[in-house]
Amino acid sequence: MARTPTTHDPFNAVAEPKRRQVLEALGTQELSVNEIVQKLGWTQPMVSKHLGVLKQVGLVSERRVGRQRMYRVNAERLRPIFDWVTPFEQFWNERFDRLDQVLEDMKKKEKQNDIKK
Amino acid sequence: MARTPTTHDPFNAVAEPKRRQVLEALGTQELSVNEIVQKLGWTQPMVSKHLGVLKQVGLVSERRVGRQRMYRVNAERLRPIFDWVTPFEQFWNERFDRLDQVLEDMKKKEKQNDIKK
DNA sequence: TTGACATATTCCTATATAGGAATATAATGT
DNA sequence: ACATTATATTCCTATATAGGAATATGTCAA
Repeated sequence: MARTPTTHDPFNAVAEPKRRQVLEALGTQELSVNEIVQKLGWTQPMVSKHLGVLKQVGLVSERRVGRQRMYRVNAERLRPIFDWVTPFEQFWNERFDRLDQVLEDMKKKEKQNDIKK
Repeated sequence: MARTPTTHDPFNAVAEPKRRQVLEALGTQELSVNEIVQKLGWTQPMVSKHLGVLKQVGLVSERRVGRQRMYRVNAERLRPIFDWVTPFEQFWNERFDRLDQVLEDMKKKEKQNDIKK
């Protein structure tokens, strides 16, 4: 069996770094293909292909204006990724909490040393 | 050119749904391969292979205890994903803010109607 | 040493890319 | 109708899978 297709879900679509760059380039704006081409400095077919994948997964929406196609991010489709990864944030935050604890303990000991002196 | 290797970064490693399941199965616990096998109901080689990829990317750590190998999640390695996707949260939150605004406006108008009646 | 247990690795194959080059489609203005 | 602009699609190829089956490696216990 082969790998899960890139068009299967946001996780796979976004695994490709260039596809993440496209989403970053778009941000909150609505951009035409050519604007993205200029912004990223890639070939036009390359941009169009990546947009095609992103569109299939629903990560971007397209609006036709004359001969241009305006693309914008469909951020809600990133939510599954956000929701999946967020619980793990707790893990490294816990470490920070412990670190804070350690730092506070150090301060207390310093004060005690000061008193002793 | 082919697709970015699954072992290249956390994004690609986690694109595979089964690999996410392994991380979920582990959670905060430290589990042996067999415990994961039982928990997920997969074949042992399948679990070992996915663990192998996760280990290469640094998403899990391994500790040898007798003939067992205890695996645990290395959550910090998920941070790039968290950091990348989090800014986009703002997008759907903004929408909620707007929705809240709309809902408040509706309430105000309802009150005005009540007064008129 | 031998057997049993725990885990990793190898071999196999169908499949899906990503990128480059060339070309097709579509809309506009004249 | 035609040239031009904007974008999508097709054709090509090297490459990396994921899963199944079989097997190898490593460790303990008697």
